[in-house]
Amino acid sequence: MARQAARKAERDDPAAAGPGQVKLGWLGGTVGYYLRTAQEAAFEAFARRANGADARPWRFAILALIDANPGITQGDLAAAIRRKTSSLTPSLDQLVRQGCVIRARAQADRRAYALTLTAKGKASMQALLASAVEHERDLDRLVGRENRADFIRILRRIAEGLAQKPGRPNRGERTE
Amino acid sequence: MARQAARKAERDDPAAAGPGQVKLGWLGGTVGYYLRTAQEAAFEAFARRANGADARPWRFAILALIDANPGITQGDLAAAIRRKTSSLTPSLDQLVRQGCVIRARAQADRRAYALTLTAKGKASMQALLASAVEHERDLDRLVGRENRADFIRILRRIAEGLAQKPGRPNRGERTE
DNA sequence: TATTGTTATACTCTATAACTATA
DNA sequence: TATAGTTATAGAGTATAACAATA
Repeated sequence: MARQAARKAERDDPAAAGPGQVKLGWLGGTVGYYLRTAQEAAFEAFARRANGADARPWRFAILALIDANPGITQGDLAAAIRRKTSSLTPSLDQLVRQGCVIRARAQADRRAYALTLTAKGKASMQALLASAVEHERDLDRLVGRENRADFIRILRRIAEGLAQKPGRPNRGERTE
Repeated sequence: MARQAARKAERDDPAAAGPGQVKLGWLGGTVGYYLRTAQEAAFEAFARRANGADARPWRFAILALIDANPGITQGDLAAAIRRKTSSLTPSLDQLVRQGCVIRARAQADRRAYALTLTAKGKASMQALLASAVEHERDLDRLVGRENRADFIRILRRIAEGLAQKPGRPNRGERTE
């Protein structure tokens, strides 16, 4: 019975063990499939880790990026996490409402907002950072210390190499 | 003007170049951040590649998995892509409606469905496979042939190592 | 005219819970 | 009672388009 319950959980819970007996076929030799499953697993693991702190998807990244770039505009912040500004607005609204972020008109361009963290925002970031550090330690253990730098380098190459090139062709650089 | 438009596109389009001048700070040394951005870039690149074929998120994986495991049940299929069966139902409904997949009651357990591909389903899979092969070639180029096997191995370790262990503690690690 | 950001709106994906049919 | 799968429903997260304010 406990046995059966465990089997059910293993089958039914998508966060569970994984494919098991299922043959992955061509997919199993693929970077794409594992890139996705690894990312999802890592993402969920971080959310579990940060349980208690509010760990919504990009919250930590947003706080960390504002911290690293005080006065950053919403457009630049959106670009850094590859989202539209309109997608960012609700998250920032929440952060402002919570007193974590200050939205001040940029002096140079009064259409733009300059974002900065409040003390509370820094504290919230620190709390998430603690989870993130542990999470990275987990990842390190799995990646292997000696592979870490190479692994990150490859991920960066993928992110940059496959990014949608807006309009312009792929490397000849002539902007037509 | 073309210049300004390009700058706007680069700022506004989340699929564009990337952070640019933005300092990533701690995030920039992190596996997590690049794992996510790389996965998203790869995912979007595949969708672009398969443009024309219906490349909705897991469609190719679903078809490929049914092909590799004829008669697979919906529960096992859901587990392989780490989703709930209820999340899979709409996709399968569509595939059945399109005449790509046959849902037949399993003889062993008449509650379950045994899934198989029709000729049309195989054809649809082949079309997506062509895009997937090209896509993997792109990834190979970025990953580097000599790194590919290690890279996949690491991704697998992450996916398996960080998967939610249902109930039971983490392999002897005290749950504190 | 172009650009920054907001608002309104819609869409996709996923999960939870209640349910049916079978075991 | 337990399990396979469906249905109804709700909630994230994101995008597009129209808009206001500023450049």
